[in-house]
Amino acid sequence: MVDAAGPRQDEPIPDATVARLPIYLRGLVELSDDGVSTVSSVVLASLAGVNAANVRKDMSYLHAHGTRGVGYEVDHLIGEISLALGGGVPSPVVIVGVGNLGRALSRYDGFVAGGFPVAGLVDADPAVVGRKVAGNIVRSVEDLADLVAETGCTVGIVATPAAAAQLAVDSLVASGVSSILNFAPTVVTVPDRVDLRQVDLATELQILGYHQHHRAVAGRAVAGRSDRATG
Amino acid sequence: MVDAAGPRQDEPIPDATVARLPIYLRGLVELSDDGVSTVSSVVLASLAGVNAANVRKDMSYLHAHGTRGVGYEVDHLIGEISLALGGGVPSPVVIVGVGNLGRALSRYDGFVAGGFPVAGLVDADPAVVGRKVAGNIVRSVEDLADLVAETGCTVGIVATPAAAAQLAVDSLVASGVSSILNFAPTVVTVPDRVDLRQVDLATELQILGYHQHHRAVAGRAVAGRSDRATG
DNA sequence: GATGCCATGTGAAATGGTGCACAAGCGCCT
DNA sequence: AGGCGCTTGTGCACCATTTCACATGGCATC
Repeated sequence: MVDAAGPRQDEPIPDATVARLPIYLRGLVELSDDGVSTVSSVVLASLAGVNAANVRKDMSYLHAHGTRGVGYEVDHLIGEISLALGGGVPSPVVIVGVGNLGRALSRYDGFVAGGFPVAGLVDADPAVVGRKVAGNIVRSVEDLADLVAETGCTVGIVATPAAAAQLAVDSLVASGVSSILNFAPTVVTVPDRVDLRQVDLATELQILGYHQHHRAVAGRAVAGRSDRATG
Repeated sequence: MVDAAGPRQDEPIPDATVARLPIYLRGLVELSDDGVSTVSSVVLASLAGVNAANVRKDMSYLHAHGTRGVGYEVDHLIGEISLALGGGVPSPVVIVGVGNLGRALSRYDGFVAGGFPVAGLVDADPAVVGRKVAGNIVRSVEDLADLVAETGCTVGIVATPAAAAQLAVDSLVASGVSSILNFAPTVVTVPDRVDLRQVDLATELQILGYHQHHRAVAGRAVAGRSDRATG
């Protein structure tokens, strides 16, 4: 039970907090670029679009203490959050599926800025293999394991059609990737040791569609009813 | 406790349920294509990757009742869910920002399949305006209000750089769009009457990065500890 | 027609997250 | 040195969601 060995990095941080950390980080980097050295929870909250108490509680999970009456030190917070989000070490990613979405993702500069440089592209279509996209030669999906081994990728992005997604995921898992971001509009399964996140573009629109429809129906019934804006 | 006035469409459906409806719908359509006519909550749950009791409770919110001992009628569920998700009426969308991501989104066939055809593209860059992308002529962002009025768009997709996102959002709101999907990596604000959802690609990777880092640290401390796979 | 099986529908507990409200603490100003 | 104002850190209550457990009820078989 004794924790005399300094701050404990292995305490669990709530998922909801983790999801907000990148947002905080973006705001903090912007502040730092503007030469701001300290920030209050109220300001950071408005930058991130959340409640100030929420910010303070989130920071307490990180053991990132501020100074009462003053606020938090911007650079210190940047360090703490970066550390929590992967230790500040860049994790190269491999993209499976070089279609419309895969090409766009391979050119997306937000990835490299966030510490996730694209280390390789693979596709199952022989017509695409060998072509150069965003500075990377597309390799065959059969070379996936080699590519992962060569580049030390630990993160895989699936941008294949839905029908090929589970196969792509299985290949990534077999290649030793431990985190997968799936853009294919289908439910895929992974072993427990692999972390999976789903980004479903059409689904997002359908959720918006529900609210729109519901607002119209409710508006016809009771006028002036408003809904939460943030999703 | 029977309401004799028919099913009430204006009862609130929990956000968490709404977010699952498109997933259910996909699975159900697939079942229907395979000629399956009834489905149990257990099967639908495995298709959607959720708990069976969760499925049943979700369906009860929709007033989509099944038959005890048998299950739910697939086609009936498809109808109910489609109805809840916007009444089955297609909502054309306008995409602001025709960069890497905007082009990929404009060609993404999942949108039209989900009932969200791309009705127009706009960009602030004069070099892009006038070019034809995915069958649509890119128009100036100054024409946004006209375009929205002409096409009856109610949904806007923001795929601009972060710096231009708030401006794009404001333009969309001023044009009368009531739902916005923002892909720009920045926090934007909208009036209460507008529904906003945020899709942040780099953030998703950073969240994966946290779990990866955390798993590594925890693995060094206690071996064999496993984490939830789904995010 | 009765009986057994099976799946729904739901009350209730457990879980996870949010936000209020306030005590504690730090720095500045007098 | 003392007081004041500002901000952090957090206990607590509330809310949303998930999950279990089980009563309810339909269908098929005998």
